[in-house]
Amino acid sequence: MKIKKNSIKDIAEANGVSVTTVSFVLNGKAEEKKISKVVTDKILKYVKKINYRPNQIAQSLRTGKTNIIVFMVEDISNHFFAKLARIIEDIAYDKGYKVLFCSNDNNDEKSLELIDLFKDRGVDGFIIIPSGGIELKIKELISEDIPVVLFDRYFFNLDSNQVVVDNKEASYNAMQHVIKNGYKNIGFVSTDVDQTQMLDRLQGYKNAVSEASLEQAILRIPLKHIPIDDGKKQLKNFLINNPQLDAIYFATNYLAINGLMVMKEDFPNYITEKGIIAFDDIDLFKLYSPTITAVQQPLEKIATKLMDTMLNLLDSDKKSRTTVKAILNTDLIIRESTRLRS
Amino acid sequence: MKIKKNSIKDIAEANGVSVTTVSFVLNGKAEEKKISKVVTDKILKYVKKINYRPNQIAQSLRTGKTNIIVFMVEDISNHFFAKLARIIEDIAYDKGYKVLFCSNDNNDEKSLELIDLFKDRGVDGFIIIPSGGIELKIKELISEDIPVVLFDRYFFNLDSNQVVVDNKEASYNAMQHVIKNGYKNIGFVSTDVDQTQMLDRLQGYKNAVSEASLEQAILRIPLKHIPIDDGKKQLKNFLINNPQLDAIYFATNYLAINGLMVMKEDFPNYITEKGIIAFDDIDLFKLYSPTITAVQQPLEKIATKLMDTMLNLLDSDKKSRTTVKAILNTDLIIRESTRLRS
DNA sequence: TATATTTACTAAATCGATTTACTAAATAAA
DNA sequence: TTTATTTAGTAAATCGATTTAGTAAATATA
Repeated sequence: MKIKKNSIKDIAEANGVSVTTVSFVLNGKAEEKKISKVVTDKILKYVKKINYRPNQIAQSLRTGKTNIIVFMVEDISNHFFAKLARIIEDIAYDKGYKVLFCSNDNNDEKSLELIDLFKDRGVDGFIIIPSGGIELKIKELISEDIPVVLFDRYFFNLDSNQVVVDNKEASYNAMQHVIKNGYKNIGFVSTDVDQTQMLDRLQGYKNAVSEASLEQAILRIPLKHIPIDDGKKQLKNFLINNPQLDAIYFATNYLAINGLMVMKEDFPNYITEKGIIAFDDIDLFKLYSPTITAVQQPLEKIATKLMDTMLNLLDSDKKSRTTVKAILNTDLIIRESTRLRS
Repeated sequence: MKIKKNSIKDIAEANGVSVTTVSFVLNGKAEEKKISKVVTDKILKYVKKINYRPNQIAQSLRTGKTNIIVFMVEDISNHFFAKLARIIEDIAYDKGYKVLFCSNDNNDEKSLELIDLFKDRGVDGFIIIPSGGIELKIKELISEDIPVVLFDRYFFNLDSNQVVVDNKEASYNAMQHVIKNGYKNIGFVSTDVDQTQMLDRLQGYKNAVSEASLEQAILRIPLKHIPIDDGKKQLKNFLINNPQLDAIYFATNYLAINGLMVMKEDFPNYITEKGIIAFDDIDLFKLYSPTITAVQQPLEKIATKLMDTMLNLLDSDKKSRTTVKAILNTDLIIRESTRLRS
């Protein structure tokens, strides 16, 4: 069994016509280009018979389109991103696009390298969770008319397409709920990341807490310490040094997992005695005892909006584009971990 | 600011040389091809100045290499696959390869379509969790000398490169542990999938249970019912109809999550009174109360072996290839959910 | 001095498609 | 009957690289 090439040239030769003719037929331009029905049918039949499939690379080189979209997140193995990825993937394939997923670890160098890599590959568009220092590269993409949609966070001074949730509002509402349920000393555990999503979550916390004339207690764990022992140690110290706390608000799901581990190991009573609330809902929170109150991001809505925006960019002509700034609402899923305090 | 093309041709023109010369220099063949040091340096300097990056599509078309590997799993949002994806991604980028992730939902049609799609794109290799009915397509890939590595499961009658864990042994050991700890009526909850990984897990269960002269109780939930209410209902009936059970073994992590939900809702005492064990370890099992015993697949090892095998295939010449069949060992992580019974 | 070899490069083919700009023959209009 | 238009196609350029098969000039060898 030898490997057939099955190029458009082979089809042309086998049918005694030119490659031009074959190309016109294959691209549905037979009528427009006045190719006779007889020839058209002959070619189509032959093409079906040999199961011809055009070489996408050649097609991309010629047309400048690859039908590939890049979906760049912090870490594709994180539940939130993995779920989003799956929905994005389904929508994209449905519309004839493939998706290249990649993780940037919220690291500028890696982000820049990846973006350049994919530019060289001629991808059609980027959906990106930007790390903090790549504003210029995003600007560059935009100025080159390459479709970009940011999500989860954005840059204050950059007019870009973006899809985010209302983090400040979400945080504020979550804290309102906690306060209403009688908690008086709420700690906020976050990362050292200074990007919009984190700043907004912090601001929402601050606003609610100061509005209720309560004290603030804030811990920021460096991102790179989180999945390791350092992260646990810092939280442990925070809990020890702030015995007044009667509730903890974790600003991400992995911070919450980190927190639950610390509690399980070193503060066995904490989980039942204190209020616990997290940003980003995961299965664990629904199954834990007590079940854990969480801010749920609307995965379907985010993914749909992202792809909507992207697909619009992809088929609008470059001039007529207007930037999209979507702010989606979250849901607070109230569970046992913040049940009413006496 | 206009968009520069920066093709090899532009470089040639700007430096008064031919594209051939530029290409030789860029590909490190300057010496071999007797290009003078003066010209070489001039070109290299210019290339650096304009930050030239070759068009990968043109390169792919000419060389037949895309430096893209496909990683196809059941569902990229599943924890096990997402974690693997992340490790694979890191290794691949390190070696100059990009990874296209995709989900086949363990569905033959989707698998076939995706494989053809990527073949048209000229990807360099496939790492695949095959759905049950795509043996012929895999055969086709192999006969076309396209590198393929199967994992998690394989086909009995196909001599393919494959990386799997020893499911039978893992299951057998897990059951031995449970039995040793005094459980006498162990139920096995699995899916309706008839592929090697599931059959082996079942066989390991059967072997251990019959060796100990215990009764079997097996539930197979259709895959498509699992994340929805149907799946819960079936498990619920199974538990009701088998009141003799004192332990449950879930054959996948999502079956275990499904199970924990059912228990939480309808059998509140189950989780503390019965033995629980699952295949595939996840954070949840470490944090749950009680913590849950699980078979842990060696993610790093699997990913490393997969990429090792793939990279070897990619740079060996086609004749000298021998098929790799790796069988990796799992670890049984013993936790509270199977603690010694009186 | 005549020939062989080496140096330093280049023209053109190629990968597999798309697309523009043609042409010869058939038909329609004047 | 002559000219204009339509029909049914094709040759060749192009996308941006790589690579084979050269060549002219300089140098080495006989």
